[in-house]
Amino acid sequence: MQKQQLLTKNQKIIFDIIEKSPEPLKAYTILFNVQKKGIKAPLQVYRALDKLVEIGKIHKIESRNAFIACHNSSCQVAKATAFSICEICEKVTEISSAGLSKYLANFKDKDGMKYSKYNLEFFGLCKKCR
Amino acid sequence: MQKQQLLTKNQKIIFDIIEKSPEPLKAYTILFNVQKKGIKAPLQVYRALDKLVEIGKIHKIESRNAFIACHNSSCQVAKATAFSICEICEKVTEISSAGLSKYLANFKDKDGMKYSKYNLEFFGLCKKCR
DNA sequence: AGTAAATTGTTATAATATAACACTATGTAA
DNA sequence: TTACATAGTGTTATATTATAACAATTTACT
Ligand SMILES: [Zn+2]
Ligand SMILES: [Zn+2]
Ligand SMILES: [Zn+2]
Ligand SMILES: [Zn+2]
Repeated sequence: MQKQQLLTKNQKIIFDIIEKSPEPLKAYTILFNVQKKGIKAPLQVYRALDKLVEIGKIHKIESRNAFIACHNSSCQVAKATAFSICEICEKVTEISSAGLSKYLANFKDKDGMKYSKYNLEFFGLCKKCR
Repeated sequence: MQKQQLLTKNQKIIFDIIEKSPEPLKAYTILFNVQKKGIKAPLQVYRALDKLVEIGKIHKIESRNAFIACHNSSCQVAKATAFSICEICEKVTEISSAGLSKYLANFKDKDGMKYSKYNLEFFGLCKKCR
């Protein structure tokens, strides 16, 4: 499984902080929190983020410019992602639904074209916020 | 139909340029192109964009930070959007599929929660780029 | 050891987006 | 008509997000 590939020092530092966070983290929040570990510049963060996204260990929540660790072993290396986002408390949850992924993976547009890669973000209110 | 609501001067200027564009436009590209019409500051553009998104005349392509006019009369005021994006030529097309919207509008997560609002972006290669 | 590929460190800068405040236009209702 | 509320505008400054460019270092593989 590709996700167990070794991470470099910076990648590990960045990944750890994202994985421990209960909420999506923004790049500069991460930067602020890892400066004591010797990571000083935005680029060091962004490069690690890019790589972590590429190998599917984290995902970018596009509508929030924030990053969340993948907790879904069936994620096909960041190629097919779905999230629910609470518009009040900003809680983000990765959706892992076989039905949904199957439906989207098989979806064909008007020209009969299929897309293997997608990102879906649902918005609403979480249980607590209703 | 909400979409026919009157636009203000700035909103009209911004909308016109987006509607005429064959490709999604970025905020500062828009700014550059409307400076001859008296719009001088980013905020004037962003405020118009916000409003136009809110009333569903345009959509934001989150993964590209760009804006496209809505050509889909069934769009429920920007609440449920789907796009296909070519990763080579960056062509973006709004998907209007009754089946897809129905599936997503009725989708329930593990907690039985339904979401009335979503944004879906498919990635792949368009016909020309394959 | 030799070499290519990936990663790092660093400085500077580009691109995207919002805060704050004073002012103006528009619609609605007394 | 005047008063009021709401939405939109113009402006300056600033915040936030992300990348360019280049030299140095590490890593994996022959
Ligand atoms: Zn995942
Ligand atoms: Zn919530
Ligand atoms: Zn639309
Ligand atoms: Zn293409």
